[in-house]
Amino acid sequence: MRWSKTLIPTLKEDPADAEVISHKLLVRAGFIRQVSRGIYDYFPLALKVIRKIEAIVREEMDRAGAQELLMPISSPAELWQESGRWEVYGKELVRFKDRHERDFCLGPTHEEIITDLVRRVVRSYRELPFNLYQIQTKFRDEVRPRFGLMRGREFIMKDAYSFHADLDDCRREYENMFQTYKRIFSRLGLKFRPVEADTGAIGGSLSHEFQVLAESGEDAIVSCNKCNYAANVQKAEVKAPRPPARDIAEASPKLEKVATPGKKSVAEVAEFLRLPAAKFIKTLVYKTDGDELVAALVRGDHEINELKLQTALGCREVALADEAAVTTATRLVPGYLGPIGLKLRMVADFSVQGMRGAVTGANEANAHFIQVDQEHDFTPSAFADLRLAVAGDPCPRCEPGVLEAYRGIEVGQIFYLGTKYSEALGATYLDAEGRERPIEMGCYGIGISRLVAAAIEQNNDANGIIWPIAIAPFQVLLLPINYKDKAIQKVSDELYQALQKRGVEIILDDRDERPGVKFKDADLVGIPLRVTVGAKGLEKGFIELRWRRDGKSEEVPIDKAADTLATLVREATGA
RNA sequence: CGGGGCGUAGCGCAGCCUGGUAGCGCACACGCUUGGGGUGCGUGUGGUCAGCGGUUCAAAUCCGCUCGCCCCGACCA
Repeated sequence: MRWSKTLIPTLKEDPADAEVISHKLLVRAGFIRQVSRGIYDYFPLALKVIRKIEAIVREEMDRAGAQELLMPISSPAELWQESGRWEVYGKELVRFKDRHERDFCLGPTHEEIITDLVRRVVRSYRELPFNLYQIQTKFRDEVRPRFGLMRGREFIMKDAYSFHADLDDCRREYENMFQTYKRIFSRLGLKFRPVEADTGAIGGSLSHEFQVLAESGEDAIVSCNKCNYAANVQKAEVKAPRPPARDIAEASPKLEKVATPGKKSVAEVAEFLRLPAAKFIKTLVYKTDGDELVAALVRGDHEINELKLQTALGCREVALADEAAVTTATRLVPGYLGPIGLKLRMVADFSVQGMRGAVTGANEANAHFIQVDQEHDFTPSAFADLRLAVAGDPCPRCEPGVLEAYRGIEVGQIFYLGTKYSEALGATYLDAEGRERPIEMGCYGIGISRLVAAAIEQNNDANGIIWPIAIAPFQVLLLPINYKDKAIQKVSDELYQALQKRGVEIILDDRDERPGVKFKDADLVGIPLRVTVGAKGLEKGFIELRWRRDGKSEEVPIDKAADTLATLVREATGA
């Protein structure tokens, strides 16, 4: 490819609307432009990267025994009504009517469509199992799209769905996909980590996310420094601590009420009373999907994990109650709430169990209790794991291990789905005994376009992108210092053709630009290997070869250049 | 949806407070110059000042409404 014939609109300055590095660089280096919020044009270079990622994903999915198909991007409301998600999904699901006033939506994911497909085709256990996947544009009307390709509304995704006669076989495929995903992300050249994940709105009971490690990641993850336990903090378990031992003979200091005028938050009261946050018990009032108000108690220095609270309460949804609801129920504004004398169902985090000398709200304005003794002063209806895991927590799986915290970009997730969709849509098969049974399902996603951003978040420097060679738009950039110079042009053109003949993916910067401009663009666009052809080198019969990643360079005789480069590329791509 | 910010040439920005001929840098075109890290000089092209409405002799500037975009929060396979 010739640079002069390729649309690569590079920019000298960062775009004003970009925040994260991958977004800035993708726009600056001429890969993408925004069309509307969360919706982008993919320019030729970006499409090349996407195609390369897709190719690796296809190869590995096919190798794992999955089959590619393609489903429609729009689907009729009826399928979504059958699964119940037409109501549940909310505004994220973009809906529209056709000319006959029939309801449709754009697919944010395809469980319904594929389950419908399968129920119309599969009759017998003999036809199972199989795994179907597609690579396709999805649309989700995200509340807040952001960070360029990291969280778009329209994005490219590989989604796979597997179908099985029984749970064991589904588990086998889950493991198969787990290993496949590890191969895929390794081949892409990314540092990643599989972590245990919450199953979210999609349902199911077993799930892993594949997280590309990056500071700018939206997800917080923790992992053990001793064993291989790793989890999204949404999911990460916190080991129940042993309640502190106590001397029965020892008399409890007496509960005491103190004035805390105007001090509401833990931080404010802690400063006012000169006590550490860990001595506090936070009382948070939540509203359940059953419209019940419930109090959740966690230690002052901990954050509540609403998913765990849901599990502990056995409900599908919880939301912090608004002030009005709290006031109506307790005659108080939040800030002075406490468990003592509170007339609500209370659940407490394990860490609250047996706390002594604690501080809580006094359930009256401008006052708190100190010297609270949990065992003596109040009894929650249950103790449970309610808080977010943090760095430093003991590992829930091994003894000496301690959790460390990272940030990650979720680029893949695998789920065991069970029979949620097959039962809702009636996707069944006849087993060997002739009994009708719902099909067991798994589902496996990879965010293709998000991977483009994730790769850059992990591979960049002050000058621009540094593509892993496996997904670089080109493997080699040929940079003639002055393409108008006949001698330079001749050597460049011959090398260009020789490399193409050897199967090297190459772009020739044949523009009539100053060398500085070309070097800057070369760094910005991030092609792994740069070959410079200039008058100085030609005099000695050499070209210069330079790696984008570490800046290491060497001089290569012109007549050996094509073979040397082809070999280097082959080695670097592991081919 | 709540809070904050922004919208002026292709890009990045000033001008707005205090109303009076729309500016700067980059990019672009042309000429000369230069040719191993965004050359230098000169000449030039390009603007419904987001849109609609209002105030005024006069609006990029003041007021109202609408739209778009960004950030934080709530939310999220």
